[in-house]
Amino acid sequence: MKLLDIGVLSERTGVPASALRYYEEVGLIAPVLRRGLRRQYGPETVTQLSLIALGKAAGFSLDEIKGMFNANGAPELPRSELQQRADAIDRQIRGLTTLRDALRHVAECPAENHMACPKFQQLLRLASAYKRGGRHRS
Amino acid sequence: MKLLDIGVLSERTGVPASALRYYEEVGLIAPVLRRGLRRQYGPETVTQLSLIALGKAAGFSLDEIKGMFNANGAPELPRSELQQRADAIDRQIRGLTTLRDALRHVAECPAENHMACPKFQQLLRLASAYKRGGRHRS
DNA sequence: TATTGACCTCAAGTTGGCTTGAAGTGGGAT
DNA sequence: ATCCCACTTCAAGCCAACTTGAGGTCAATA
Repeated sequence: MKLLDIGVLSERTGVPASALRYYEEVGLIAPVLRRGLRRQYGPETVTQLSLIALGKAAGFSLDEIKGMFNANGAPELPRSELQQRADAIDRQIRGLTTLRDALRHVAECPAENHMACPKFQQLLRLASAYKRGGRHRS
Repeated sequence: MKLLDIGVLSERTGVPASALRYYEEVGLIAPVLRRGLRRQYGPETVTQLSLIALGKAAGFSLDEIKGMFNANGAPELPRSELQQRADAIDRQIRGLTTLRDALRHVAECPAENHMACPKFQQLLRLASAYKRGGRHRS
């Protein structure tokens, strides 16, 4: 039975031990047991942390991530809610695609004033159309 | 010449006036002039704010966004740097795609233990493969 | 001319997500 | 048996990105 000390888990995932303790405090992960005072983690925690990293990169708060997959990888939310979050991510992907294209454009277009460039204008219309894939605090 | 009062700009973009002043403080936007003490914004600020919203949704800090398009829509960074940021966004899009699929999976899969489900395992391998599209504080 | 109300500044407060520091604990190699 | 050192707790501190509040300005309407 291969259990991981917090230091090993930290090194293996790149997440600082202090952050791991914090994640536990907010209910995102949990050690399978304690040896003395020391937390012993199961190997599945490594994959949980990948998911958490992904959720963070997507701009979700730790609380929201908790709703998607809790300490067992099972969601705390109803299916419909999860589908809505998936849809929100889809919208965000479209927004990011526009942003990426806009960025590549300003990197390549020789025009000195991008605001005047027709291609950029086109991208801006898409940007405005995007309007809030809006996950945020509240 | 159609200038916008901060209240109008705020209402039109959904960004609170306090946030607009803050954006100015950090150098993201600027009024074209002041009438008395009051800021008067040009209409292009509306599109700038769309771009800013997009960048925020992508997880960029205000400082990073400033590097992409400054108050004139022109970048403060060299092309190569912008291309790298575009590439980072591409990686993030792939990560988000995986997250979305994982989410849809847990919403649909009847298995009680997702960690055991082969399809989920497959998604997790992708999640681990993603490993840091890593934009973050310094 | 007086009042209104949207604007202004500046300082302080808030929230999320951690990090840092001080002081203590305990498993395992010597 | 002792020492080390990675671990522990708990409180406080920190940063970004704003928000809130107190007190002030001023253009336009009544």
